Amino acid sequence: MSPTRLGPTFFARSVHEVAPDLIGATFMVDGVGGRIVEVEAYHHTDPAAHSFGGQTDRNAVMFGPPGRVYVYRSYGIHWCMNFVCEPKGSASAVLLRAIEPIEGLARMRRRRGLKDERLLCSGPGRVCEALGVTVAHNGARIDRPPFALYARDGTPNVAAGVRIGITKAAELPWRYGEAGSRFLSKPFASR
DNA sequence: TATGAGATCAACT
DNA sequence: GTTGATCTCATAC
Repeated sequence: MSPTRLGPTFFARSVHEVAPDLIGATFMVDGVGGRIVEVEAYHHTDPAAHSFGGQTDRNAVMFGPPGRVYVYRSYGIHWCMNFVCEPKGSASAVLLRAIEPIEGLARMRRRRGLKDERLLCSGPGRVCEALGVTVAHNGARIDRPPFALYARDGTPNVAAGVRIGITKAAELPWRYGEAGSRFLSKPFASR
């Protein structure tokens, strides 16, 4: 049987429902990808969100319909990708931070210039490099080629923690991931 | 293992 | 002119 394909309906909910639900889902770009193990939620009322200060040329996609891809340049070097959530105009999104590489390992290694499977996609900039995502994909639909997103099978152990690399609203526990995965950009604090 | 600098661009002050 | 949703490499313990 074929797995459920996720599209705009899945994303037309609160980022805080979508983000944990994405853990364990399978994300593919042109046949290359794997299992999502780490994301972060950015809500439009959140000072750390790009949309917090209102719409600009860069963040315009965040203000559009859910189920689209928002790509931006980070630190002048890397690309980072988000999935737009909630009804159009709410300008909230989920940042894709890490996946467990499953399909297209050879292409990921070539793009990244690395052998270590663990470092291929363990961070937002790394994911984009490994999957070949650039600003050319900004605004694209998640449910149309080259993208494909499939609902998870089973129930992963989802952990939450504080987000990484931000200074505003740094205390909000809006980072979600699969507890214990080897492919996280950083482990979750255990209790 | 841990810390620090450099790369490089767009938004913002 | 400064900062940032980052990553890599170099140098120091």
